Amino acid sequence: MTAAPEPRKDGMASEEMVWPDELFLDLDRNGPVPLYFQVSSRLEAAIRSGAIPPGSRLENEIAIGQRLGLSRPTIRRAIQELVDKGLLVRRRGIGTQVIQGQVTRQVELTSLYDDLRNSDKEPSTTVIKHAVIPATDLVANMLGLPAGADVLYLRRLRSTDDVPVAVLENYLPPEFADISPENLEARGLYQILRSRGVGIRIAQQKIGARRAQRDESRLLGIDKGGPVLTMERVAYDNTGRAVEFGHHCYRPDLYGFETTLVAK
Amino acid sequence: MTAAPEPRKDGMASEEMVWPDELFLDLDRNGPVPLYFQVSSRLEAAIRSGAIPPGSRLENEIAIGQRLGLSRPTIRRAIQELVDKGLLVRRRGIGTQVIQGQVTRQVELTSLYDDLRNSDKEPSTTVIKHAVIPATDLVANMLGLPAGADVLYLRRLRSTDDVPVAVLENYLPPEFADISPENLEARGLYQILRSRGVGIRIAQQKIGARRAQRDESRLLGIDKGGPVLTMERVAYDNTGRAVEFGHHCYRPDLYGFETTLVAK
DNA sequence: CAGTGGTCTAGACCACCCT
DNA sequence: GGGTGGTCTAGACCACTGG
Repeated sequence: MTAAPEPRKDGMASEEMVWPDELFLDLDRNGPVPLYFQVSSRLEAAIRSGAIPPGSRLENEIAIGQRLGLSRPTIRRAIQELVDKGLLVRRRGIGTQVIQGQVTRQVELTSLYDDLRNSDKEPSTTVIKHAVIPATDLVANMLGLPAGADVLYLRRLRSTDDVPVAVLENYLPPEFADISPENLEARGLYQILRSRGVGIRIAQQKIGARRAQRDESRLLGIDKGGPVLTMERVAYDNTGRAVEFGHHCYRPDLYGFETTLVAK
Repeated sequence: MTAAPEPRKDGMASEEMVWPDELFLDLDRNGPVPLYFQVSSRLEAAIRSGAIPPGSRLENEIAIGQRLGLSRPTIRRAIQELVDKGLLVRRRGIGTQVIQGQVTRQVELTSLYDDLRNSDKEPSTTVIKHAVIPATDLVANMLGLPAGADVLYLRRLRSTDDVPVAVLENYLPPEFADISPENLEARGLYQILRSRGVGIRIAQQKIGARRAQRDESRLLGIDKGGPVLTMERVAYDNTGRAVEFGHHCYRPDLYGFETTLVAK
């Protein structure tokens, strides 16, 4: 780390046009990685490391293209990726600037398991219940199955470093009934689905809060009737077919949801 | 409404290629609205109305372009908009399909005030506190101001149809100290900022839960120590300067957060 | 005025999927 | 092999911003 990129106190954007000397000279034109992605990921790394400081302006798109030997649309797409991530801001007639203020990670479409792994925790799972049951009307509707159809019901306790963090309840179509409890204790659910060729592409979530119910307070080690953070999710695969419905509750002192919103 | 677009029970995607007869013949090439946006919004309306049923396949991009007299990149961008919204799914070598399963609204970068207005409620606001105070270290850090700098502190109670929904606490840079309580009771905060030429472009949010504190339970009309849903937000303007920091708590039985996540 | 991003075009080649 | 989306190019015109 060099000098800390402290925010300016005068409200003006700094306009130095800094470019980390030739950090973009190893583009692979033949490999499978798209050029716009190679550019955007190198650019993102330079911003997150502070090599391109907050508030600084980028060169215009054509100039960057000439510098890298790429066309303007390719550069434009690379920049757009970072605008969507909230790292850059574009203004017509002005230029492109690095955002001021600390940058954080985006909430991606990942499972809790992956979230925890990525934050240096060691997640573990206990399968509390694993059974094929007839779907309630709610579950059947969410999964697009006929009422009363068989579904796989899972109830799991997710912990990090042996501290319980969440109670996870899931419902899956019956074709997944052969997913074993042992498998579920070793890997995340989305990881298992992916290895079976089922890629999750879209999910709809609702986040809320309520009192801990029934045995949730005991499982999570919190006060009886204490607050829990809840998340309900329906996940769809490539074809838009509903693959998983779940409602989960989290210990609010150990887990929360972070998002970056970018206005269109 | 025609026949209800009920989900298929056999797990196969329907592949009829339906096109609402010539719904795209009134493109305005000279107006200020981009062509890709005209296409995507008409397409979105057709999908949400059921005119293009769930699971149906679209024509390929070039054919659509010829039909509308537009180039492939323009069509591609229109389709991409709807993919990002979670309405369409694209697969290489296969085609583009309408998602199966009910579609809901996206969480946009809007204020609670706008959210409530859009859902047919009548929001009202009571300003509980309106004062210029020295910033705590946390607030100064979030807003990028020197420690102890003056900030405008707001505490508001937001209700719909006279039922309290949320307690909102905000901190703004001192240049906004002239925003009057009367103004705040008539309009949303983001609306006021916009009318002063301050457009919010990026916000970072953290969502969590905890027990109601102090007088929050009284203000919200819930049990003492009952659960509340919390949201903390830092909002940045065009230039990436922090414009607003707030932490809010919501009655969990009256409000929640919905999101659609799309994997990249 | 010159410079910037926003949009649009008309091609091209490739990787992937199905049959 | 034929069709699809994924990527890339080399131009063009426009709207907006600043001095």
